[in-house]
Amino acid sequence: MTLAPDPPAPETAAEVRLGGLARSLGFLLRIAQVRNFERFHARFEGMDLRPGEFSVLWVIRLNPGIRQGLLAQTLSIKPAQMTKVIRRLEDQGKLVRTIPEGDRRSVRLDLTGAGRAFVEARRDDFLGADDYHGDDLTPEESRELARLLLKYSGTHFRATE
Amino acid sequence: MTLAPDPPAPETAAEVRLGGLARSLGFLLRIAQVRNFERFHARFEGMDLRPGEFSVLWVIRLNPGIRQGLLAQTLSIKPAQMTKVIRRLEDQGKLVRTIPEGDRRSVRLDLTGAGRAFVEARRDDFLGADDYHGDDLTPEESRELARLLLKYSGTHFRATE
DNA sequence: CAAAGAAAGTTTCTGTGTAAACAATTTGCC
DNA sequence: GGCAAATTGTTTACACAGAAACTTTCTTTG
Repeated sequence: MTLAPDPPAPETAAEVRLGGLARSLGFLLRIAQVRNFERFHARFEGMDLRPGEFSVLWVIRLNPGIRQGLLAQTLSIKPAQMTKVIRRLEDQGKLVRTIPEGDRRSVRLDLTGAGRAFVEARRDDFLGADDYHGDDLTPEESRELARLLLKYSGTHFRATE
Repeated sequence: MTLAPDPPAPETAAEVRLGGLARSLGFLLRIAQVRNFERFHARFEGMDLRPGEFSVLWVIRLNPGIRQGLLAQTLSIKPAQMTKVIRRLEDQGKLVRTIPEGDRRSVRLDLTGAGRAFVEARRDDFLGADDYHGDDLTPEESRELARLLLKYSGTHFRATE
């Protein structure tokens, strides 16, 4: 009895076998996010901006006075990390932290004028139809992808106004 | 003329407004990957296994003798990081590095018997139908999500045998 | 009202991942 | 053949993200 011979070692990307991995959602999510980061950096090269920062400013703008912990929970950012992000944005003068009288453990967040201007100036770059994605998806596919990602995440977000 | 009053600050997750962010693929990809990590850790709690390691072993098993750089390119892992992962797996006795005669800059990778057994033992946990995802997607939705993620990534993988 | 426990952030420590410089080898080209 | 340039992988330095312990404030309860 003879064993099946090994296939020849692949020499180019097109020859590599992935088997079931090519259908693994965990793997595909990672690949997709790597691509997204590449596009993000290509687009926002010079601007002093990190991936998470815009989201933070955006949500504060839409929810003035939100507590820091609720913001962290909403964006799936760990509290320890949120502390650093907020401190940095405060140092930049984009937001203000307020300790409310009612509960002096918590922190309320509001944008400054500069913060609002910053968000407004980059709004279309992030969220506009002509965004930085540069993918090949049709608008219908893009919506469907968003729907499936939400369902996969098992997260509910407030119906958008 | 009066300005529109600010909405009340949200106090619970259901009250937070996200606006267009809830449709941003970059944001949704991040959320989905965080959930995926949570499920991964919940499932592989005790086992000594990191997210990227199984994929590396799996691809070497399907492509014996693959060069390290081609493996890195395939999995979108940076060469510097790949060096660490490979060294660790070599120390664990799961794979062997070979410097070929033809090109002594490169490294060829093959699994040991222990490496093959390791992959075989965890294969179904990773790639089986009853995998660790625990999401609410139907099989059709899961396939469609995989298709859209691939298209979003703009990556071609070899047709799976 | 005092003490115990819970809640909200912060700080510290550790690991993972990326980027940039480096060493070794091979290829291309006079 | 020999030097310049490109390729392959490694090392080093650093930024980012997570876990756990800590501080302060609030709530509960005997």
